[in-house]
Parts: sequence; C-alpha cells; structure tokens
Amino acid sequence: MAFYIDVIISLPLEKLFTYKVSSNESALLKPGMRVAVPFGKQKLYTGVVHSIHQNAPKAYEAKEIDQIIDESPTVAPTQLAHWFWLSEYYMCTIGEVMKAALPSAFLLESETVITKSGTFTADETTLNDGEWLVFEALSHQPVLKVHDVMGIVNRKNVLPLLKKLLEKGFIHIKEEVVERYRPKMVTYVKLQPEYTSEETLKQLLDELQRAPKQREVLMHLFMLEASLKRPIKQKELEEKSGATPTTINVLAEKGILQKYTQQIDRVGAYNKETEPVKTLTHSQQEALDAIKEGFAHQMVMLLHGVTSSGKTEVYATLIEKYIEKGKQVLFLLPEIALTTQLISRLQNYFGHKVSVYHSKYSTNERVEVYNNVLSGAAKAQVIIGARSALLLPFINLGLVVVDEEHEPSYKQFDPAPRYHARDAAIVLAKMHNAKVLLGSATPSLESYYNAKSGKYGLINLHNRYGKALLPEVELVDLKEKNRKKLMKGHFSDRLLEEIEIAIQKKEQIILFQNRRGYAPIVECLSCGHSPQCPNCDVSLTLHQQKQQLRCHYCGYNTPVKPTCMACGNASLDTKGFGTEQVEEELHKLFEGVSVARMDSDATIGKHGYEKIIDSFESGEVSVLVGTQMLTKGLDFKNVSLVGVMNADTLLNIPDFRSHERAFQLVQQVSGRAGRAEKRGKVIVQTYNPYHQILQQASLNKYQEMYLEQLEQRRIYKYPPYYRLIKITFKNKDFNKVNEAALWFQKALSIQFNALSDVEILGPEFPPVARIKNQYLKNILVKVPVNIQVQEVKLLLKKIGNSFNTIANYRSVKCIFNVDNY
DNA sequence: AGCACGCCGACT
DNA sequence: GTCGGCGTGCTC
Repeated sequence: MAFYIDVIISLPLEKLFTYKVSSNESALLKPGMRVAVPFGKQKLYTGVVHSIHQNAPKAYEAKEIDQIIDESPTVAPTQLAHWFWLSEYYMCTIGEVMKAALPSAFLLESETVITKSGTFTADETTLNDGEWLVFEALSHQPVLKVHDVMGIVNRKNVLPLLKKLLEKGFIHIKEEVVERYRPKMVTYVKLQPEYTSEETLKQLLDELQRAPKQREVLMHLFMLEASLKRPIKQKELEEKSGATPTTINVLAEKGILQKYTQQIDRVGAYNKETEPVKTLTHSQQEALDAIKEGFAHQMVMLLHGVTSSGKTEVYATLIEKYIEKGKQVLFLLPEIALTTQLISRLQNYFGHKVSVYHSKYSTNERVEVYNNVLSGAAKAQVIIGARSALLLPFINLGLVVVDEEHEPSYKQFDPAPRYHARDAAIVLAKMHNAKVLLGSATPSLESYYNAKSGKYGLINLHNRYGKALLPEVELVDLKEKNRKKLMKGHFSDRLLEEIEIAIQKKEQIILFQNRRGYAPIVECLSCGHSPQCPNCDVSLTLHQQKQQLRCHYCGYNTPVKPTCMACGNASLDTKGFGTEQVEEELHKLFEGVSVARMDSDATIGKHGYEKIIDSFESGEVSVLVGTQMLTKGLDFKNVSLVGVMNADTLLNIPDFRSHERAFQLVQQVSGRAGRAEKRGKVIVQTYNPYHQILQQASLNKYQEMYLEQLEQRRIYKYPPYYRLIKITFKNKDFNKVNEAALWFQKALSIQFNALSDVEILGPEFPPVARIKNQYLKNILVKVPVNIQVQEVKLLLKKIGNSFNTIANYRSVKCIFNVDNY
C-alpha cells in the first residue's frame, strides 16, 4: 500500500503538491506538520501537510519527501481551515497565506553549498576568469554559498558557471537545510565548587598574586554575587570588571571558574506586580453587562464608546472572565508601536499572561510567541497584537477584542493575503466558537450598519470617564481669515490665541497636519517647473531639515539645489505645507516654547516613538506636531488644545470613504483634548467650514453622519450595499498595462452581461499612476449584496487564468484586492 | 516565486 | 565565434 501526502508550499502557486511517503511516515504524519520536500530541480522547500491519503496521482510520479521536520503539528487544525478561508475569500494562493502566517524561521529552505573537490586531477588552465576566481576563493575558505559566488564574480547568474566547475570536477555542490530558529543562550559564570570555602579562596587569591587581571575578575565576581544574589552572566562580569573574554576563558581553563549556558526567553516575562482591574463606573458596568448578555445570542458585539469613556476597563474586565475560563484571548490593535500606553495598562492587569506580537519583532521572537500560543502556554493566554497576530495558532480561542475597529490599518494592502484583520478575526472566532467585541468611538460605517441591522449586537457608552466633558470644537474659516489678513503663516489668529492661552496655563498642545516634510511641492516661479520623482508620478517633497527632496512612494531623494533645475533661476517657491513647516513656524512664533514633531521621519528606530511620547508625557515638550499617528490611542492628561491645521486635505481624498474618514479623524484627534477635568478645546482650520462632515464632526453627530453617508453609499453603490473587488494591473511598460487592463475589462463585461447588476468601473489610472517605475491601472468590480460574491470571484479567477495564458500580457501583474477599503 | 531551457545582440 | 540577455514554461 502506497501512502501520499498533499502539501502546501509557501510559493504563490494555486495547487497543493502530492508526495510519496512510507507507511511508517504516514503513521507519524499529521495535518499541520512541516516536511522538507524536493521541489523543482534540486531545491528543498518547507511544506505543510494538508492531508494524508492513498490516492496515487495519475498524471505524474510523486516524489518522495526528504524528511519530516516536526514531531507535532506546527499549524493547528482550526488555523489550517482558516488559511483556506483566507485564501479563498481574499483570492490569493494558499502558499501566500502560509508565507504570511508562519514566522520565517519556520520556513526552511535549502541553500546550495559549494565545497572544493578533494580529489581533483583536472587541469587548472581549463578555467576561465570567473571560474578561476571561484576556485581561488575556495582555497581560502572551506565553503561558499551561491550568494558569495555572486559577490566574487560580480554577476547575478552564477549557476551555469558553477555547473561548469562541477562538470570539470573542481567542486562539490550540495543542498543544505539549516534550522533557522536559534534558542537564545546566555553564558553564566560561577566559581568552581571547590573554591567556595574561605580557606581555599584565600589560597586561590594568593596564587593569583601575579595575575592581577584574573584576580580583578574574581573580585568583581564576588562583588556581583554578593550584591545581586543571582547567577552572574559572563557579559555582566566582562562589563563590570573590564575584562576581556580571554581572561575569563583562562580562568575557566584553569578550573577556577565554571561557565554554563542556559536558554533564555526572548520575549521577556513581565515580572512587575499586577493590580486588579479598576472597578467599573456605573455606565461601564452597564455596558459590560449588556455585552455579556448580548453574547448569549450574538457572536459579535460592537461597543460604540466615545473617546475617554473607559473602553479599556470594559475590555479588561471581560478579558478577565475568559482567562478564568482558561480561554485564549486575542486583543487586536491598529498599530502597535503607538499603543505602548494601552499595552502597559493591560500588562499591568494580566502580568505574565500577556504576550505582545507584531511585525517589528524579530523572527526568533515571533517563533517563541507562536510556540507559546500553539502549546496553550499560560504566558500567551492574552495576545496583544497588530493585524498579523490574527494568524497565530490559537487552539482554544474564547474572545477576540478589536480595538479601534474602524482603523484602516487593519486591512493589509501590499503582499497577499490582502486581508482585513477585523473581518478575518470574526471568521476565526466563528471557527473557534468564540466571541468578538469590536470597539470604537467612531465605528466604521460597515460595522455600524451590521449592528443596526441586527447582525451584530450594539452597545453604547456615551459618558466620558469621570466628569470629563467632550471638547468644544471650533471651525475656523481660512478663506475669511486670509481675506482679513489674520493669518500668520499657517496659523489663524484664533489658533494662535488659544495656543497662547494654553502655554500660559502650562497646558499642552497637539497640532495635526496630515503631511510629512516641509512642503509637498517645490515650484519655480519663473518657468513653473517642479522637481518630480524619476521613478514615480509624483512631485518631490521638500524636507528642509535634511535639505533633501524626497519621494514618499519610493524613497528616492536628492539634495536641495538653490536654483531651478530647469531654468537656473533662483526663484523657487513651495506649495502646500507639512509638519516640518508647522514646526518651524511655531519656533518663530513662540520663542522658547519647546516643540516636538512626531511623524515617520522623526521617529526612527524601534523606540523612536517612545522617546517622543515620553518627553511629551513628562511635560518636557509643550507642543507636539504630528501626522495621522497622533490620532491613535495616545492619552495625555495635560493636553487642553488640539489644532487641525488644514482639514481640507482630509476631505479631498478621492475615495468613497474620505468623508467618513475625515469625520473619524477629526473626532479622534479631538478625543486627545481635555482628558481629565478640564474641558478641551479643538480648533479645526478649513476653507470649507460649512462642509457637512466638519459640521457633524464638530457637533459630535455620529448618527447624522452615519445616516447621511449610508444614503450616499446606497446611491453611489458602495459598501455595505455593494461589495468591492479591485483589480490592479502593474507593469513597467505603459502601453502593456493599458492593453492588458482593457482586455480584462472587455472579458469582464462579456461575462457579466447576464448578471447586469454587477458593475464594472474602469480601467482607470490611480491618482499616482506610476510607482517605482511600474505603471498602475485599476478596474473596480462592484457586486450587489444579493449576488453571491463567491461566484463572481470564481469568474474573476477564470478570467485571470486565461489572462495569464496570453503571451503579451503575461508579464503584466494582475492583483486582486477583495474589500479594498 | 524561482529556476532551467532556449533563442537573439555585444564582446573576445 | 561565445557570453549572457531575458522571454516561456514548469514545479508533485
């Protein structure tokens, strides 16, 4: 009896691959285990077992697997099912899901290793230059990797060269699989037991009279042991005593010191005291009770709670209940780096039961969290994480909390799978029979609609915590202020007055401008030329501090020149403004007031944000200027004024959600003002003070906004009435993109003639039609909710497949983006 | 995706 | 004349 397994390989390929296994192996294997399999000519890849069966493939002879990697499954059964849902719903391959879900250390790939042939009799004169160089290199180092060879001959395509060398018998080539996860080991030092008595010790120190350095090391070791009363790391000892590793090694060799290593968790355990969750206020308790009651007959609950209403405590109390039941809890956040405050609050409550997971973690750190979740370890009972935490191997999920449910960063855009973490979490929860709590001060239209239509439960929490009042929002008409000459730079008199007041009261200020750099456009007043990115269809943004012109799409940059590059005149001007300019104007207008800037330019490194946040929190900085990232979950007690420098940039984004987003953004930034007893003040500068959305945002009229926007969505055929699938075509050749997109559109309209309710828009160029030298064109497919999207997707796939068979379009990338919002 | 096979231009 | 470019096809 022959046994076979179907295997997922982390490549963008539709199919599963079938391999032969022995009956012994088939007994050992379970779905979700990793196997190393030969794939293609020689490479070994990591595959995940999908199923074990006895159906021999008919069209080909199955290869045998190389080896079984796992003793128990790396992918949990529910997780595997969820992978398939993701790949189907978001129209990507199962391999792409696998690649996203497994930490890269789990994905072993073989590497070609080149060694010198031991018994060569070949004639060296038969070698050409490149071959000679490689051969030479091998006499200096025992092994070479393909990558090294590329460096040596300074060429990319080196495989033919290696093949020649192999044929001539100069080298050996073999494939090696390396385990990439390395447990973190730390070396400790201690005194050998025989020297621990006072007598022997004294004797020892005397003996070392003539080795002062070694003696010094020992003295420091005693001191450290006495003061710290715990094992001493070799690193610590080196630092404290100023000794080199050699000195310590000598002592170890002499049998005086003993070195030993221990495995260390990278994801540090939280070892501070925890404290009980704060007692809930009356309205918080009410909300919590309603949520619990709702969960009795509803899987998803939406908590609509104004900023500062204390949603976190409600979450925490609920989470506690699920921990007590021994369930795993997933807490999703939009962008982890900015939410250190929330994380530390939750860690404060749940201590070592909390693990954090996000994309800034190294692959080794990820492996540890992954394994902890898979084994159901206590320290990973509560997972706080961004989008990708959803892909962890939960085995016993009880609750998912999605905080700031409306945040667009929950949707993954670039590499497939292009999933929405909130939606995918709901599906995952369903598979686990778990509950989902969505929370937001400004719920997304889709979620609110689902709540209103009874698909989700809806809970309102409309009292701010304590006595805090909602801030007063004032809309300032920039048109009028300009006319009356009441502007100083980009500041209106009203904003300046309020800043003055706040500074005098020693209160803090946040200014919001959703654009980085100094100015988005540099323009020559003589000839009208403005510097463009050579790789993208955008103007270069001026960054005054770095004296650079930068492209925000591809990272291209060039030094600022004092004169126009086209006509040579020194008549350069800027258009528009960014955070840098706001910062600069502030310095001029308020001398001696400390200003900090928070945007992705100012926050380099893993802890860049924290530094800025800390200095603002401590009161060191009085004014914080920043982009989007300011709106996310930051709580500052002493902020009394929030200024939105220019709200129009939010309204003019060409997207069907721009109004909803503008409302959310104004509301969210407003929420930063006046958290404690003081009533905050928000100044929104705009050229359209009578714009509905700004009016609604300033008066806190969510309901009104919701109904109005919903009506717009109905009229213009957008979610929640229609589902959207965006198809993007991408190629470096402008004409090819055009032709390909047009072909696809034609094929679509033929297919959907019968189902005339499906709408096809485009092909159209996006606002930025070329990025990194790739031209882009989009087709938007709108599917009314009464039509099965699944069928539409199948049709799209079919068209996509025939598209790929057309030689001329083959090089054009065709990307499906389901729910592209 | 990656990699091999296969057919055309710029160098010895 | 070869080396090496990238278009085409396949991977169990």
